Amino acid sequence: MSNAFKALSHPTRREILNLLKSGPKTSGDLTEAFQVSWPTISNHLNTLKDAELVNADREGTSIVYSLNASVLEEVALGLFDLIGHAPSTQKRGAKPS
Amino acid sequence: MSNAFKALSHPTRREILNLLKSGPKTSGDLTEAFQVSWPTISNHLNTLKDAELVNADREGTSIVYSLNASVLEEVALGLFDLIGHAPSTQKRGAKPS
DNA sequence: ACGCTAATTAGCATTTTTGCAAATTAAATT
DNA sequence: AATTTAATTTGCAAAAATGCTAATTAGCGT
Repeated sequence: MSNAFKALSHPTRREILNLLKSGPKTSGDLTEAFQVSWPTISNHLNTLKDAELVNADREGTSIVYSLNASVLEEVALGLFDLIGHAPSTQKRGAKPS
Repeated sequence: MSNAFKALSHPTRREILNLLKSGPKTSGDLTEAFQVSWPTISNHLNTLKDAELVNADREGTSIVYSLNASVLEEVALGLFDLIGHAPSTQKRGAKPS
């Protein structure tokens, strides 16, 4: 979790997360949305994966990337904690244990 | 707001924010908590100030740094937006308009 | 096994960030 | 005005991040 902020610090990586908001995508799909090379996007995806901000799942010949909501939520909650008012201790959408 | 994540990407800067959680502090106070030089802390504070994550107020011979809750909250809400469920549209503690 | 498509990894140059020591500024006090 | 305390700014070297091209890996269908 500790490099989540480092992963979030690059505009392209934040934009990737925004694009994944509308659903899982391959690195090829994502590359089309940017003016940088495919390997560069691949590296950014790797950084996001290391930070566990996205999941990577192979589907046949493709690798599909999707948001990892739980880590994103942890990071957001950490920021709320800093200012002393987390939105809610109970995570929305969490299954009751 | 766009370089807030960049500012948050360094561990020392995040720790500074954590220390400011317990109240405003001077760069001298903060320097004691780290193994780096005073100028280095001063630079980190400057980065945090540029990102508007902290406020800097001179009080006589000292400059007192404090958290800027509103920008921290914006950043946290931006992350929640990414995963499709902001904690609450109504900010806690906000005066009714 | 071969080629094709999808994608990553390697190697490298460029840029940015980090962090120090030394110099400088600012306010308060003598 | 000189001194002291608090802190920043400057200049520079070392480390890390970025992004490219070229090379490589992985799965799938001949």
